[in-house]
Amino acid sequence: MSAARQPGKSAAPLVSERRDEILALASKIFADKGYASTTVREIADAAGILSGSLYHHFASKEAMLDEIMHGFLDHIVEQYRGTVAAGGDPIDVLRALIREAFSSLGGNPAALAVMINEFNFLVQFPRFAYLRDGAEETERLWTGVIEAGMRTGVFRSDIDARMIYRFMRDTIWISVRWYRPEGKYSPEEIADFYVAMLLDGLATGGSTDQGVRREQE
Amino acid sequence: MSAARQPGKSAAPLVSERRDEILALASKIFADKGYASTTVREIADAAGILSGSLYHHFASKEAMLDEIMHGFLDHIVEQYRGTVAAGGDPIDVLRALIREAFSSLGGNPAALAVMINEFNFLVQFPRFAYLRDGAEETERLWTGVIEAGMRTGVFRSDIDARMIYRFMRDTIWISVRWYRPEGKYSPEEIADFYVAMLLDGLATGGSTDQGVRREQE
DNA sequence: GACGCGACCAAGCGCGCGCTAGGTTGGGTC
DNA sequence: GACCCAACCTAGCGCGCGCTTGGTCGCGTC
Repeated sequence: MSAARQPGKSAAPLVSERRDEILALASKIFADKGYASTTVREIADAAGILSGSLYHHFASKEAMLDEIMHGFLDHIVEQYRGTVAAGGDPIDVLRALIREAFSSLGGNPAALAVMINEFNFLVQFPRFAYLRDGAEETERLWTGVIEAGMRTGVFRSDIDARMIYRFMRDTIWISVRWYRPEGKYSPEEIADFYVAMLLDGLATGGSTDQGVRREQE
Repeated sequence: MSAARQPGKSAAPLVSERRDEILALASKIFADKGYASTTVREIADAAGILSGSLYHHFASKEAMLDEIMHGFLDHIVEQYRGTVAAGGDPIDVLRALIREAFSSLGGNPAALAVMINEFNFLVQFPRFAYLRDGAEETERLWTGVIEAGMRTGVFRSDIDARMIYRFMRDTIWISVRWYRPEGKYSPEEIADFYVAMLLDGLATGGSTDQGVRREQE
């Protein structure tokens, strides 16, 4: 029961091209069918091996998911940190954050899809508690930029900053459900459309009421 | 093998209070854990009966899901149809559609959650092909309103109407993942915040560039 | 040419799943 | 009091799941 001394003794070698290949295949299947509906036999089939052979590379099906989530989250949070730390006009910082978020579409859409599809379910398990930490740090970073813009007056301040963040986050990330690489627009173009709509709104004239109406229906 | 003549012979009576009760319980569990991760034993436990007894009310686990989805979709599409048919200023029609969509949060959040969580996976199966029909009709209705507004000039027309629709649809529906009935804002208030942000934008001044910038980064 | 090792195969175990078939109960009806 | 029927129980079947164990193969090293 004591831990083995040999570094390579475990059934899960930590680096390997083949390993990355299998993980990419698993991401795609998890994204398409959902984690629970995916069988290890399907993953093995896609990789051209038998299901048991997967366990040479990974300790469990859950470990594959864990690695996908960790990889995605660590990378994107790191990006957000850098962008916010660089500072600048809140409008420009927010624009940069939005572009980074959308660029996940081009980079690793399968991992992004798995993240948004499975987040709510997984976050309740101790093993995946780090998902909550990452989500909270992201929320702090983005909300901080929005609030900074409210203070300097470039953003309207009659709407809750956290709600604005949620609207943005959801709109951006869930676009992975309809985005197609072969489609009409690139992630960068979609990001610019979104920024344009977010900042200046859909309406053209001053015909709509500024400020939120709070009366009951 | 010939069809039984008696109307109540089938294992699935079509109306029953108990049936509705069980279906509501199933919706909640499906929403929390995902359809695939939910077992019939869990549903039965929640209802205080044994798993086999579920099959007195429903033909299968899939049939429960089917009924939840159909009930939700039929109702909401019917609403959209009526609102669009009533006509009016595109801004007002769009506002009404958005409020109706958000009001699903208060009405049947579990069914809404199941819908957005399972849609992409289920739509590929013949049994759930009607989901695509409902989604397409909804898209036609909403997009039609947006395009009408573009023609009359109340909406900006430099962004693809279908993309605007997608941004809106996903943002509204996925709010079920963070909306809490006991929270700070009601679905109606959230809807008004969203409409305000959507129509007039987040920026206060004329400092941002109107129109979409298309240069590469 | 013996050895180590990463990659995979062969075979199958045990568990929990969706679902089934027949039986029991208790309130309602005539 | 005989009958009906919705609601639920009892008991368990068969399948496919994640995962395990021991073995095979081929390449690189000395």
